[in-house]
Amino acid sequence: MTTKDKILMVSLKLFLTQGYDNTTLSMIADEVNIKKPSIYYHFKSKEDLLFDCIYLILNNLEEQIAHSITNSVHPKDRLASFFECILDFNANLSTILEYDFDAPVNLILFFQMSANRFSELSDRIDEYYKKISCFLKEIIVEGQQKCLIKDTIHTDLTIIDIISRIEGLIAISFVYKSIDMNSIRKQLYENLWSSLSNENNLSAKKKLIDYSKIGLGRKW
Amino acid sequence: MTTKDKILMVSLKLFLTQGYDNTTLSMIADEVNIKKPSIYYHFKSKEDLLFDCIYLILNNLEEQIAHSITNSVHPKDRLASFFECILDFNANLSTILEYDFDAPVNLILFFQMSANRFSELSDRIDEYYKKISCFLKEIIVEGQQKCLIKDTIHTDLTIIDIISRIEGLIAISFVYKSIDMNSIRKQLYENLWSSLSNENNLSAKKKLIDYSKIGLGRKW
DNA sequence: GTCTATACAAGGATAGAC
DNA sequence: GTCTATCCTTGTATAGAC
Repeated sequence: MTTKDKILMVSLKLFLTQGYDNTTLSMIADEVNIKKPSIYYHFKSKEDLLFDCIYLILNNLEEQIAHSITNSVHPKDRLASFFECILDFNANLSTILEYDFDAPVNLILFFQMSANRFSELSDRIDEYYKKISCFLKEIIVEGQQKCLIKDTIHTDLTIIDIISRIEGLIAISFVYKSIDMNSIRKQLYENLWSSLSNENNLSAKKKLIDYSKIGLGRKW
Repeated sequence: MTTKDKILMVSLKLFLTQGYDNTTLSMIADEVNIKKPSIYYHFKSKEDLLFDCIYLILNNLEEQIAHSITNSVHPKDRLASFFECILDFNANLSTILEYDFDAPVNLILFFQMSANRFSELSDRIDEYYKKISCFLKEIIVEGQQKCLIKDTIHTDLTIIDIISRIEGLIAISFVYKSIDMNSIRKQLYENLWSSLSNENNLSAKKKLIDYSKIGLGRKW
């Protein structure tokens, strides 16, 4: 890994865990094991560094989502892949960065803060949302053509509903460390799917869920 | 309004719209029309100011939620009040603060950033989530007793589902300025209710929704 | 490409007059 | 209770040697 890449990875980690303003170039330099001014050889400013971080992460995320949904065929599986992919990406960011750390990460917080501060980033983030909205639209339309998804749903509204559920989950899991996200997300996805699906609710009821396996934190 | 209150309100507004780190005491002083050192007569530090802002907003929010759900009787209405109350509180914060401004606000972002930075605030925010979880639990249990809500749902999981949907919506509406939240939230609430409700889906289908009235942003 | 040294600005905070 | 003046620290950024 080149120095430039190291700087980028460390910055991303710090921006994500401590926030942009609260991260200083000294902290970055220390963790990369270089001196502060060396950063300026690779990046022209701290802002520049943030921009590159956002581009890096969004490009990767978009790519992974696109890849994950083409791996599945059945609309239900494709939607599940979409759902899982974003949650996984967020949960596994520390290992993705090749800089394992155990601090909780919240992509949404990072995107929102960046979009709110820099209009250039706001545009890029908007683009991301447009892109994932298209993915969802495709899946929904295909599901409707195959009579798996209700015709009565309003597509655009459903898209917002799906995205907001995913983002809400990420936000919540960031605050509630005691929630074992892995054990509940499958069920939450099933709930989502059954609200879209044409399947008879009776058959859904037959699949009895073993709630004893759902290891919610004691807080609840 | 006393000077102390003014400082608190202006700070809250700036923290919410620009972020804590990006807000300086000079900015606050300017907007209150006092000099920077005067702030220190009322608050011992910038951190102190943030803490008071969080307490103020959470106390208010909790009070409003508690009030709104006791105003309704039917579990469906109570849940609707809960849903509406949090969204309204977020949307109307600018007027609540008696300092009208048009910048978008995202309470969740503010809470998460604060909780991530200061453990004392993290505790208070946790308390808030526990409290609203209790409210929801009451409503759900009551709904089940009256046979309005399915017995098959998993209460704790449903609570997370509901909270994350609301928080996700706030997050999304912060990024997508072109979404007309007011026109879609009713429908999103109906979706939520029908996923919990014992009502026959057929009767739900009969209520045809006039989608032409749902003024989604052109972005979608 | 990385370093030392340093400039420059701005932020939080205090002292003490009025 | 509010002000002026000022301190101190830290942050971003640059100049220029190696």
